Amino acid sequence: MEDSIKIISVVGPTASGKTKLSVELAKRFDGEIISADSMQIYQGMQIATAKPKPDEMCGIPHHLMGFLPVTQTYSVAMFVRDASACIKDISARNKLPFLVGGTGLYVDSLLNNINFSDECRNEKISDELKEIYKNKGIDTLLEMLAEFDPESADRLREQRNPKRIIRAVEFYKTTGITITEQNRKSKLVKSPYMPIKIGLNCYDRQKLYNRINQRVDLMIENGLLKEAESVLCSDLSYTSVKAIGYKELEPYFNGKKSLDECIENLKRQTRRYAKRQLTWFKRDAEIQWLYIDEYNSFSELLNDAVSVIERGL
RNA sequence: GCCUCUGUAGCUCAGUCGGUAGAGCAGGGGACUGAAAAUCCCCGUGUCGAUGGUUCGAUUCCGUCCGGAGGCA
Repeated sequence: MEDSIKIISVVGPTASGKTKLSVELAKRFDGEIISADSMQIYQGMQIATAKPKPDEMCGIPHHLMGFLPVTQTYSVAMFVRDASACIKDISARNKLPFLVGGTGLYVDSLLNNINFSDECRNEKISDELKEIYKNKGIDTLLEMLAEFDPESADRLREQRNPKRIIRAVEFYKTTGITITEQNRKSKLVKSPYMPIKIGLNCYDRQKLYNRINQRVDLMIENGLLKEAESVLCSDLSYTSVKAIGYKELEPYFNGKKSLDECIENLKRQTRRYAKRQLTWFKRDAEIQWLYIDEYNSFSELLNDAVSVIERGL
């Protein structure tokens, strides 16, 4: 516990104001920001990912943001590796690391020090399993899994989520150990971090949705269409294609749907995303929630966030 | 003014040969260990436009009225 590393995490759904809050907090506490966002990592995805502009960063260093070409894939494992290195570096310079972002899996994997073993992806096997899924269905995959890992087969049977089942089989076929065993092993090393977790939320869901809708309109005003045109014609990796904000506009560029329809869909996808983010973060009892619609001004919100941190430090 | 069609969930619409109703979308809840802005699971009561009549019983049939759409003069 003596040498555990203090780290502030700021999480919450998209459009809840994480960026602004974290920059102000970093100013007060002499911090640097590490983005925990699976899409802000990419170059050229500025507007759709709501990446802060240089003037919004107010001189606070932002790490893991816009460093990867959209042709490259990325993963939690790489994030944990990269973010750990950032934290080490920031702490060594006696600055306070702020982990800020909406990708719950990234945040939790890092803070819980999940250990991802090397050499465990095998796209060839994964593709073969996808074929089996397509041709023979999900039950065949579940039977395969049950042969060597009945525990995870039982766990995965109910939801019938093909992606997870394929991954579980792929993992075993690649490494010779079951995903159940790997998950157990991944948690053996105690986390070196002592996080203070701040979550942003909105009592009134509709208000959050209004913010999302408005922000999408603003993105369009700020040139999202132009950005989308250039992003859509690049050779996107299978991680970067998933970004919300470009694929939703494709039917407009193809002339298949009107711009308004596409924008409505983009808003809806973003709202759903926000809801999923909240579902993820809500189960973490350590998060201290601040409700943005409870404050009359940003400075009141900031003050509360500051005192949450002061109490924890 | 006359004729026809139409009024059912927040929206678009099914349906009930008379026994008070169900899909899609929207929305809500949940799961989550290498693609996570991903992937997946669960959730449908609403004066069936209003009002009279027929009937044991009407959202359903009939009359009238009020919305909406179209057609004819």
